[in-house]
Amino acid sequence: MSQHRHGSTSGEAGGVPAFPDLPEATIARLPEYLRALHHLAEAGAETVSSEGLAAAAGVNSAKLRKDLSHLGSYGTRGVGYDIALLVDQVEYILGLDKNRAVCVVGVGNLGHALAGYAGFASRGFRVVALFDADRKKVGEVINGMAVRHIDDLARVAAEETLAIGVIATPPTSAQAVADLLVAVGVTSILNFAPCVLSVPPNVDVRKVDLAIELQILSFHEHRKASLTALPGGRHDDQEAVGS
Amino acid sequence: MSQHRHGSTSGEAGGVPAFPDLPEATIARLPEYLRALHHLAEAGAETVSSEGLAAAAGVNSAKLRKDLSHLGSYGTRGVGYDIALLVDQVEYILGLDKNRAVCVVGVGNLGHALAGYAGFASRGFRVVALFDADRKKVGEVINGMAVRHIDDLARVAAEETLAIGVIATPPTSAQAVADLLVAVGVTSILNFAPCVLSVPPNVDVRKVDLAIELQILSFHEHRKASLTALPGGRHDDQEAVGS
DNA sequence: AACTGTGAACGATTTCACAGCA
DNA sequence: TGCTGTGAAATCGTTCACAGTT
Repeated sequence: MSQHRHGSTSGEAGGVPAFPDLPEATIARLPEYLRALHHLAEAGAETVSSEGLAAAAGVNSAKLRKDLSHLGSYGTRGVGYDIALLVDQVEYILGLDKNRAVCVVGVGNLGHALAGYAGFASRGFRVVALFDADRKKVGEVINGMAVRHIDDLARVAAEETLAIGVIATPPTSAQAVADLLVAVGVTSILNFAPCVLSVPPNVDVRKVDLAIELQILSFHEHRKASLTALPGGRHDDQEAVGS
Repeated sequence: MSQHRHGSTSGEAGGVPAFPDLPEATIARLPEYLRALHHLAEAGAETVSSEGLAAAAGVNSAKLRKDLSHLGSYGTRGVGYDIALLVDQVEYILGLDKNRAVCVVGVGNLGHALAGYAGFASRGFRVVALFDADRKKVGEVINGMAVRHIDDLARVAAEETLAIGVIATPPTSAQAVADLLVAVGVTSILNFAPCVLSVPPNVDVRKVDLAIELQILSFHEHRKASLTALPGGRHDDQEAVGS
């Protein structure tokens, strides 16, 4: 199990393990599979079928099989997947064996919550530093960690490799913070500020915008309301769009 | 060009315009366009080209034009889009003119932050109630609102139509809370608990999982490391594979 | 000339359906 | 028989490139 042959179709340079290049959509689902696998393992299961794992992860089984097939062949026909083996594989692919250091910039409402979020620690991430630009907040201790001034970022980065920077500042400072993070070598950013960041191409940014989530739900509420507002309730299929 | 309304061919009630049925991918981007439009309006602009708006929203202009074309023809060739008009249109489509009531269930770290999140109030959402199952938290006042016991949910729902329920509980209670929300008529749920919820088909659930976001970034860190670690031959990034 | 709106090409993702293995 | 792994088909989303409008 220490080797994953999986000779990706692209005959890359060297005869090395080579990183399988997974579709983005697959990558985004792997963490959910992993959570489901851990859950099953805790419940004492040793193997699981694609059907069972798919149900636990909230997807359909064909999609799950296709996703897992990108990692290699870790299932047994007629039986299912070995849970422990699959957990190892997925954790390896996601790089979760590294216990990556995370810093949070902006200790407002949200940053405060993120600093104390147990879900991070329990999944291979260590929140190692909190920063804020407000000197009144510097020194405040949250979850056993003292808030430092953003000017100390470079110093902290020199002591410890920061793998991921989390931006929880107001949108007006977010770009400046992103620039700082990039300057000290951070190449992955999770942005909670409602704005677009521009960063060099080697830096990955993911954005979480809470208001946008509500707005999307609002759209669906609006849509549902406009359907139920129709006279006769249900009606046969619609759509002959295009004029 | 064609009329400003895509009609579903089925009947419409009263004066309510028919609902265009937009691709999900487009819907998810509309809030970002809206934010960019507000930003431009504050800066004093009256019109904007697809190029300009696309840049402000972080997408390319072809995609933006295609997205907006689904709403109807609100641009002027040779000129661009009228910002005020487009703001109205997008807000209408997203149903943001309704000032929807939101409740937050689970007043831990994260729920606390959500209760005080200014980004909600400023975008057409009112957080009208906070719930928790822990009697020790009931009565605590957050952001001018007293935390109520979850058993009061039905009472509150009877007084005011709750459009959206936000779940910020531990994953072990999330399904039970979802069932409660559904029982009192909530048809849109924003779930922060790391678990899959099952709900009736008329209920929309969106999930935000902070650990998953970090894991996706971790994957990309891993990938980048495995690429830069091989200058031309040997791959050596001192990590033990799985087990 | 500048810019939108949109068919058509392209690419990515999902689903189907079944061959092949335990 | 039961279940995975996977080509092929279907669906969805993006990008191109240009006709059409102001």
